[in-house]
Amino acid sequence: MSELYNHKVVEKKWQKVWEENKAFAATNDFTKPKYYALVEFPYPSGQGLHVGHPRPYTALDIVARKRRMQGYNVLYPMGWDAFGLPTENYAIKNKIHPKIVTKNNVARFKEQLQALGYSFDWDREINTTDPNYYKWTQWIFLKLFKAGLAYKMEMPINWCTSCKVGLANEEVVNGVCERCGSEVVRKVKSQWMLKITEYAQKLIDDLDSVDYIEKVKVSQKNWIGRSEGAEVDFKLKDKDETLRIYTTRPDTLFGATYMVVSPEHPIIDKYKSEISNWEDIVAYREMASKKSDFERTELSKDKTGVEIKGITAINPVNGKEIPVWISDYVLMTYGTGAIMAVPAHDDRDWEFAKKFNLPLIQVVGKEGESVDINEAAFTDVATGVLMNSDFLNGLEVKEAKKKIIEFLEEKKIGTRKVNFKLRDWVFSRQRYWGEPIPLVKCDKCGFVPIDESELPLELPEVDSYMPTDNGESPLAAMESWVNTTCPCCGGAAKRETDTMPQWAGSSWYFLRYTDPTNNEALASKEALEYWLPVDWYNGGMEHTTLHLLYSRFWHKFLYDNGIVPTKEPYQKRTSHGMILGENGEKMSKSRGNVVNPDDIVNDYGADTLRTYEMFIGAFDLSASWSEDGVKGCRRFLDRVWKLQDILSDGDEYSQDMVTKMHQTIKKVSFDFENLKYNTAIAAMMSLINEFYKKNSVTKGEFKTLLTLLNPVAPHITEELWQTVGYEGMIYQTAWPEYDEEKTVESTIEIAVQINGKTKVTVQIDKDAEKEAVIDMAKKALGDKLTGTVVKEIYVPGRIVNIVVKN
RNA sequence: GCGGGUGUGGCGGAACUGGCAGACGCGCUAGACUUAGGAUCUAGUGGGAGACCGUGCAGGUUCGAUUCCUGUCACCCGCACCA
Repeated sequence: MSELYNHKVVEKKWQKVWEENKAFAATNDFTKPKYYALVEFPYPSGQGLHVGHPRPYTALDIVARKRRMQGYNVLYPMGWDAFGLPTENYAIKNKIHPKIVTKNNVARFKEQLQALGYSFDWDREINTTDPNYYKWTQWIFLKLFKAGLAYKMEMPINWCTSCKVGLANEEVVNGVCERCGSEVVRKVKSQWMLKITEYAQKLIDDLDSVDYIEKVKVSQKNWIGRSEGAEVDFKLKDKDETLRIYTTRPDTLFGATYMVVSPEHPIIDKYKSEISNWEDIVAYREMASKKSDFERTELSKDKTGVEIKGITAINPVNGKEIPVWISDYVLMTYGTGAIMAVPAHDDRDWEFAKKFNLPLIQVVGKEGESVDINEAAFTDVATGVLMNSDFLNGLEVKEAKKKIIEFLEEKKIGTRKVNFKLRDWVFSRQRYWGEPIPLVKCDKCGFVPIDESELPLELPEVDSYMPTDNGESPLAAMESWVNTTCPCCGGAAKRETDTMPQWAGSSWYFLRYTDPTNNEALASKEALEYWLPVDWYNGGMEHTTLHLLYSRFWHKFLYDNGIVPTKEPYQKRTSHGMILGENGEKMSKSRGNVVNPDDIVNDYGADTLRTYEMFIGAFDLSASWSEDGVKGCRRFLDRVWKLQDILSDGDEYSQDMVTKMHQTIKKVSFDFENLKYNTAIAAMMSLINEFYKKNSVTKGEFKTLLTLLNPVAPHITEELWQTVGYEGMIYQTAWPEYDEEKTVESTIEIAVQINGKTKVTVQIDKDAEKEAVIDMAKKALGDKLTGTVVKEIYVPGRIVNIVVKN
């Protein structure tokens, strides 16, 4: 009898061997075929690893290990996205330097990850807070700055009242701070911005060239929010001024009955003296500006607004005079901050018009049907046909759009225009624990980049990391650091004291892994040429419109500047589902349903945890934790372990197992590539059930099983490999091959149906002819077959269906 | 409101380009071995006594539908006055 499976001994033993042998280090042999597998590097929080982390890590570890067995030079790296608010807040509270906090958290995370037996190449470990790393983050920023893609601007930002920091739109969730849940208000601040909008079109177009799961592509496209329409100039009555609007429905121009400008629109101040109800306007603007974005959207779907008395616009196509209103349903940040309102064909305008009793003019109808625009706006572009619109009458919407734009362009009163919802990226934070922005402000020269040779511009030691109430970064209080000389004119100047957001370091980290210690460049040309693009990148859906989009933007910028060789950073992107608590709710301390991975590793072993997390369900869907499920996976590994007791000689597969073996290899190989880890494991479970049914497994069969299972459960398989005495180490073994022909049994069982309902089954030869099969089927049916046979269907290898009529 | 997703036994979940629904695991039942078993092993396990009925619901296409089509309901996740 074999000894009992002791996961603690086995796992420690092999982790040590792998580490000593640098078993999973990617080589610099650039002639070998490469494979770059990537998982999102974690933020090393004080809580340590969560059971959610191992799910994607194990999935790609399986892929990485399999690829190595298939002969690839594999890069599967890990690092730390370590700048960020929780660390800083913890540092403030406990009066420990964030550097120390980070160091401790990283040590803990690393230990936990190593205990799980991942085949990460730890020689390439990176840390975004390491000056040797953020030197290059700053370097990229300077490139962006020099290219005119970084600019500073006074703008209303999302201000978290608790973190005392500006947030990107992406970081505001339901009107509250994504991190701390506190209220977010609008505050005007001068902020560094990155012109991601410059890349909006490319970010959409190039999605066609990559293999991302569909929902990621769709969300990115929606987030970027491209729309096609026209800008049209409306002349203001008795003034030498036009008001420009943006519309996606220029075909409805004849139906415009009023206009609306956003409360911040400059036209209002410009004609202040001519506005007779100025006080009402001011009051309205004040009310609107006090609302946070949250209130402006969620809480006040009810339209509000005030007519601007004293300004009248003229519809350029029919000369009609129409009033101009001010309302916060029009946003200054999109389009031109002004719209033409066509209440008959736009839901929002309709609602507004109803509330303020503004006229409706129907200009689109339906062929042969009447449409009541007093009931609701008619917005169907697919079936709409123009009416009451002069030269557009009778045209379908699509045609009418084309024609009106031609008309507007010819008359020089409008033009075709594409707009995006995407806004520029608010890039500065008034915080300590981030990369310093390497710029100097000189009264004479403006913002001047520091010389590249000065990089990295390191974070200075400060007395307090506390954010300040006036919104300045803690760095601003460091006079000795702030005061410097201008790199341009040599005069007295001050450093920029804002730091970069957490997304900076993660926007290019995958490049650094290819050459993590390079001091001359962010990575060598050769390394980038060889390793890029990342072949498979897995990460959370929550990063689709943040990290994933930001890093694609940076990468495209670097590509345009000849620094990286590929247009896109990631060839393939997949996403994992969340792991929920036993009760089906999100794991959280307050719900008391948190599972600590350390406990699972301790009680059942890393291999069990890995197997379980892969077996838990479809990889891309969320799944609830189940301790019983964990036990089941442990039982499976125990049964694999005990196969050594029924091991028989023979390097071949035994006669009756050939088909099953080949089927299993095929299934596992396929499933590992297609995120179907759960069914791959099920197939292996089913295989060992066969062994136990026969009470025997040959050495050849066992060897194949161990190899297939190795990527999932690397420790136990390595141990068994050694115990049985197979050659070398299992991780260096070749991935098993299968023979397609041998995956099919010579005799197969097929179902026999009458009118589509299964009655009996028969055994047939896999190559049997239709007539023979039908004959057998009829015989097997016996007296169950009554009535007249109308049709006989045989789907080879599948089914016989006899259609009868009674 | 818009976009995406999911509905299958007691539970987690399987099912190739339409072809024996419920693989695999959990749980449960019975038995074996045991001083004992919350260990292990063996057998059984969608419902119904049955012909039959069963994949959210209602239709449709088909010899045949979890799979395709039309409509509808529920839940989950994004986005949200983007003109």
